[in-house]
Amino acid sequence: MKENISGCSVEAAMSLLGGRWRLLIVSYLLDGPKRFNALRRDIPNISQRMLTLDLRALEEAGLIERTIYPEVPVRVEYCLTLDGQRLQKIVAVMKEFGLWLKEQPYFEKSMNK
Amino acid sequence: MKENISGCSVEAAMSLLGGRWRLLIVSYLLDGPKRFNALRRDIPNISQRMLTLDLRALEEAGLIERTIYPEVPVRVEYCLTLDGQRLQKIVAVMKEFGLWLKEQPYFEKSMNK
DNA sequence: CCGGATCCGAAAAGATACTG
DNA sequence: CAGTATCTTTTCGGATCCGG
Repeated sequence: MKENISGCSVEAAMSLLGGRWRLLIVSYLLDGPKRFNALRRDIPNISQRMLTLDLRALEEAGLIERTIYPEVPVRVEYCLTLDGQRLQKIVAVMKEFGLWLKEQPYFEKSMNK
Repeated sequence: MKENISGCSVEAAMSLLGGRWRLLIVSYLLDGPKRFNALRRDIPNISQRMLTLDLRALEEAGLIERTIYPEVPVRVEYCLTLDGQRLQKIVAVMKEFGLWLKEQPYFEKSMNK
């Protein structure tokens, strides 16, 4: 038991989506189903390990679906579930804020460290 | 240089806000200025250390402002800047999602571990 | 090759005792 | 009161290995 998260819904949401990569993964899946390595290319800085872990967490939460096509070589596709598409709005406002943020002098500085 | 964050604005936003507590802190500051220990009470699970660190990061990003009143005992107040109030929309959609999330069977399970 | 799993050192988060 | 210093614990990234 991770204590009383129930107190605040923002905390509940951030516990699931708060990582550095999770919303980013979702944002790329909004375009449609993607394979594991396609996501890796979309997110060059993520490690294989974290991509696996975050995909699993999102899957466990019912936000994305994992489909294995037993071809050779194997193909694994990830896509948003209907529930996962609820995140569209979050991604949209986050993107909007990010665009603004990248214009700020703070951002320039934060890149150099 | 943390590499090419410039590629995606969602990534930029999540680098700043993606932590578990930061948006939560912001959400409480939307109500108005608050003191350090008031925020601690609002967010019972956060450690002193992380509250300090996250407040500093948000301050450095220009989203919140720290004001010291040299009384005895000293009083330190945090409030959102105008820029910080841009986060209102993000908090709102995150809260909405969190409310939904807390209704899901997944959430119940995720609490027990 | 693709999609991982595993192991390890590094970094971040957490607990908490202490201080101006 | 509002932190800092210090120590412990957890998480993360990178390299490597593996089954199909």
